[in-house]
This record gives sequence, C-alpha cells and structure tokens, in this order.
Amino acid sequence: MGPTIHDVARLANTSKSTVSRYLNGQKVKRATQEALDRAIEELNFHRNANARRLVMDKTNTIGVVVDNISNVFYSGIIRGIEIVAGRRGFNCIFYSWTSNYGSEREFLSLLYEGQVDGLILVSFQKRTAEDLAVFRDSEYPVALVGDHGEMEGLMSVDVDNAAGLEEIVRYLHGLGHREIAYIAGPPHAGASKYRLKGFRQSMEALGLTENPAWIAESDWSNQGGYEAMRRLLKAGGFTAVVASNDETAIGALRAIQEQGLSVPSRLSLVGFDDISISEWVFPSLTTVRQPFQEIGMLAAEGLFRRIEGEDERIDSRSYSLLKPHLIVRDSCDRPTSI
Amino acid sequence: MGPTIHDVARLANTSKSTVSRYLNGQKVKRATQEALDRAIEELNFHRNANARRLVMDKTNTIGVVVDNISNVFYSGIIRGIEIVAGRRGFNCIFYSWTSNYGSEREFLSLLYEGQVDGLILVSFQKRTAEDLAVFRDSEYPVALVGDHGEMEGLMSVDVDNAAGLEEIVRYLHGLGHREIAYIAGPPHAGASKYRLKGFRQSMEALGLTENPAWIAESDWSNQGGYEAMRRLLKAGGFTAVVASNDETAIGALRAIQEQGLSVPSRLSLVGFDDISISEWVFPSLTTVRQPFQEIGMLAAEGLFRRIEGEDERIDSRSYSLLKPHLIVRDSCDRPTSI
DNA sequence: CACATTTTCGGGAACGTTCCCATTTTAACA
DNA sequence: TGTTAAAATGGGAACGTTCCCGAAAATGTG
Repeated sequence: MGPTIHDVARLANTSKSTVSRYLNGQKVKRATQEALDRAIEELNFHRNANARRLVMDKTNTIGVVVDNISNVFYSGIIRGIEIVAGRRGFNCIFYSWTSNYGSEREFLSLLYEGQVDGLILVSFQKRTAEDLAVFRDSEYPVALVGDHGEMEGLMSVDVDNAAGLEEIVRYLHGLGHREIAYIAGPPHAGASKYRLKGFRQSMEALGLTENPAWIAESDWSNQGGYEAMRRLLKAGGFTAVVASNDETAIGALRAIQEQGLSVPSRLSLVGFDDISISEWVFPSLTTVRQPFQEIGMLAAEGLFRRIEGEDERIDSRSYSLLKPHLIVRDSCDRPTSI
Repeated sequence: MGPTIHDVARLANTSKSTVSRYLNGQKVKRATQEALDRAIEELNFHRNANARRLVMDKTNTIGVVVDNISNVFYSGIIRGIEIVAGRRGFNCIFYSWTSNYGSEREFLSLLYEGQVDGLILVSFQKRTAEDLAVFRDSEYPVALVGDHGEMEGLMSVDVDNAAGLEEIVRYLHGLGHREIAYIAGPPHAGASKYRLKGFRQSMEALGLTENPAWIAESDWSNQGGYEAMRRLLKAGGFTAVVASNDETAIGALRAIQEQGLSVPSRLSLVGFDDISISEWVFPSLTTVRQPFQEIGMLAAEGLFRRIEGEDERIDSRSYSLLKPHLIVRDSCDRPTSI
C-alpha cells in the first residue's frame, strides 16, 4: 500500500505521533524536521486519505452532481462552485448522472457513506416533491441549483425566469413588435414553466394578445426548436419569435433560414440563457444572460455555511433568485412594415 | 457519524462479523437475515466508505481528469468511459483542472493517497515529455486520451488526425478544388501538429501546391477562427478552407458571412471533430467525426486491464489510434468557375 | 544550580470496516 | 442416537491515520 507514517518515523528516528503532527503543520524541532523531510522524500510518502477521513470524519470534498456534465450550459455554474470551494480549501468532485444512475436521490449515499461533506445538485430537469423531501429530511448539507425554492427548508438557487422573459417582451415591444410567437420548453421542467408564465404575464401587461397558434412546444433541444419553428412558420403572421432557451432558438434560426427568410430583417428572434454559441451564430443571438457563475458561487456559499455549521437552522433566506439581464445582439430589428 | 455495523449487530442480536458478511453477499440464516434487514432499515444504516477503503485498499472508483469539464467536445469521451466503468461496477469521478490546479501531474496524488484505483487523463493540450515520464514512472494505472503514444510504456488513445485530414483534402480535391486554405491550431498541441502534417502530406500527394499565404494560425477558439479567416480573406484566391477544428470553422463561417460571401456557393468550408453544434449552424458543417465514445471506451478498457492486473507488462499494444471519418453536410460544393 | 514553566515527544486508544480462525450450531447419515 | 461433515457465527487483529495524555526534554528564572 505504499509507505506509512510509521515507516517515515522509523527512518527519521522518531515516532508516528511526531510525523503526524509535522504533517499537520505543528512545530517540531529543527533537527527532526530535516530528518522527516528527508525520509518523506526518500520514501515518496503520501498520507492515506481513507485513513484520515475515517478518523477525522471529514473529507474536505464536496460532490457536485450534474445531470449532464458536458452541457456547456453548466460550465459557468461549475466554475462558480470551484471558485468558492477553492477559497475554502475544499476539493470538488463531479458526478454525472445521465448514464449510470437512476436519479439524483441515489447520490445521497455519498453523504451517508462519508465520501463527501456536502452535495450540490445541479439540474434544470424535473424534480418531484418526493425527491425534494428526501433531500430535506436527510439532514445533510445539500444545495440545489435550478429550483425555485419550492420546498421549504431546502437551500436552492435559481435565476428569475419570469423576470427574464419580461425583459425580452418589453424589449421587443419597444422595437415595435406586437405579434410575438413563443417556443415553449418541456412543460414539466420548472424553469420552462416559469418562463412561459413570465411570457404570458408580460404580454398581458403590455396589452398584447396571445395567439394560441403562435405558441409551440419543444423539448429544449436544437432539433426540437427547428421543428417547433417550422410549425410556427406554417401559421405565420408574427414579426418576432421568443425561444425559451438558446439551443431551441438556434434550431429555430436554422428553420427560418432554410425558408429563405432573413433574421432580423424579416423576423426577429430572441433566446434565453446566453450559452457560448449564441455569440457565434450568424446573426448573433439576442438573449438573456443567466449569471451562471454567480449561481454556482451562491449555491456553494450556502452549502459551506451549513457544512461549517454557521447555519444551524435553514430558513427562507437560503433561497435565492437571481436577476438575469438582456444581451442585445444582432437577431432583432424593428418589424418590417406590412 | 451515523450507525455502524456494530449498532446493527446489537439491534439484530448478532455479531459485527455476521453483519459484515451479510452486507458482502454471503449467506446467513434466514432468521438473522430478517433481523438484519429490519435493523438496517430502522437505523438507516450505510457502510462507511472510508473504513472499507482503508481495509480493502480499493475504492472501486476511477478518476477522470478533464482539462475543461464543460467542453462539449469531451462529452462523448466521458460517456464512453462511464459505460465501460459501469460494466465493471466502478464509479467515475471527474476532476476539472482548468481552475484550481496547476497541472495534470498533481492528480497523481489521488492515486498515492488511495482516493481512486486508476486515472484517465483527458486533454488535447500540450503535455511535456517530463509530465509523461512522471505518469509512466508512477507505476500506477494511468491512461491518457489525446496522445499519439509518444512515451513508450504509457497507455494512450487518440484519433488518427493525419488520416482525417487526408480524407478532407481528398474530398475537396474530388469536388474540383485546387486552391485550398488552411486554418491551423496552436503549434504546441499534439493534435494540431498531426493535423497540419496530414494536410501538407495529402496536398503534396495530390500534387497541390501549398500557398504560405493561405495558411493561418489560430488558437482553436471560435474567435481565433474568425480572426484567422479575416486574414485569409484579405489574401484571397482560394476556393475552399479547411479549419483544423469545428469551433474554429464556425468562427471562420461568421467571418465569411460577414463579408457577404456565401458558403458553399462561393467558398467551401470543412471542419474537424464533429461537435454537436456543427450540425446546427447554417449551412451545416461538413467535418470529420472523431469516434469520441469509442476513444473513451478504449481508454477505460485499457485502464481496467491494468487495474485488474490482466496487463502486467505495458507494451506497445496499449497505444491505439482510431480512424475518424468524413461527415458530408452542406458547407462544401464544387468551386465556382472563374 | 535548583526549580518551575514551556515545549517537544512517544505510547496507545480510537475510527468502522474486513478477514482469518476457532468455535458453535445445524444438517446428514449410519 | 451417535458420529461426522458442513454451515453459520463470534472474537480479535489489522488497515493508517489522528488525538489525547503523560513523560521527557528544553528553556527560563531565581
């Protein structure tokens, strides 16, 4: 298994207690320190993490569970988490549950088994109330990203989806658009629900009528956006399209361009999320930026407050809704006069 | 710390040995089994992973180190690794080293400290010969993705970059292109080197002359591709552009479209990698597909052969080069007649 | 130099498992 | 029922650390 502190002690002519102390940063006599350094170097000694964790009941590691680890979408969140964890001297390990695991719930065992000190669950997919209850009742440090604080007593962070949609609709309205189509996301996903609600509310607030034929549903994939847009184009009659996420918007863009229509001169298009590609497509996509890094940082900070026992009692303050903001690019223009 | 097997034993009126055996799948008397099930359920018992790992000197976990965990690019590789690990009953944990860590080498300590049983390093960035030597000399199971087997005795998997470029050039040549520009990647990255070499060799093999003004260097980013393309457009005179990766190609596409030129009627464009966006851009991008999932699976299989001791001696067989293949989409056409 | 105080050190228990080995219980068979 | 074989069980050592506590050494003070 490699050399142990006992081996180091023997070689340095001292005891394992002294080695342990030295490794943990306590002072030892100058002479012993030098002997220890030599012994550690010579044996290429590394402390066994499992033994340490066993006795200390602490791993200095947090687990981050992402429903699809390679979604560009999550990169900012992950980075935010890493920054905060780094500051606290914690490591992050990532788990992806798309492939091998059945549900987020299974990852609680990481906590029970002492593999991590806390868990951040990142997902914008559907979570059942039952799932949420299990996390809450576990009494372990768990933070959720992508949840509108639907379960009392659980830490969660999300973006204010409805507010984002309001910005979009107001912007389009300001450009002169009155006929606006909408590509919705999967109805079960929380974020999708809130975005649709935000769209409806702001349309109504501005006195715009919502045409049922101008609302298409997609699965938030590129292909889904493409198909939804083709359906909308058959109906026709609108001057702008709001897609409820960027991936969908880019699919829609393809459908529009395939019909020989031009964006933005003939049709304006807006997305939501501001994923990196949105800046690259042609024309570049006007969208609403989620403060991804901040989301990750907030979730991590909340988690560490619990891990370090600063927050004994979880209360409603542990739920944060962040304001997104509009990024104006080239995919919108005034509507063409009829 | 939660209940231990000793607590379970007491509640079920038996000994910790019996509990341990039962948990490890050995037979116990029917009566004790029922009592144990009840006790485990009642106490909500979970085995302490650190204690198990300490005594067994085995974690059943492999570490996957990715230089940028949220690069879409890596998603297929990660998936391939997960599939193979799942089959063997191993867990995967992912480490991202962009942010907090200095180099891939640091992750060797995961092995020394007994946190993982093996390590897969995924990176297409530069690796120094010194790095490679450290991995080889560690004598622990390590597999590399994105390395052309440059260090004898190290397991590695990569795609045959030169062969991919040959496919591209032959395809363009077949369409009638004779004047071909090239956007190269960062000169230090291995893959970039091999792609450029492949381009040159196949140009020469087909009797095409390489114009130095038609070779631009980029950093493999979208923005880099955009800038490189603008430089190429100033030179002009070619009918097709080969970008050495898709991200660059998409940046180049933007530059071309901004100039009011059309792809493919005025200029043909090819990328490399086949990342997911390539299918979505307009026009969809002709490119070379890397067999990402297979790459991941091969690396993992090699690693498990070492972990499970099937491969005592690492030999040259442990280095695999996979053939990529051309995906024809809409970004290429015959050259326009002058 | 004697004594008190501080610093450094070493021994041993503990963490929660697994696994070996000896013992007890059960089953098989005459 | 007695004997033997097989199955089930319990006790204890071990894994490599940390941490407590008492002993030893070093330092300070008169």
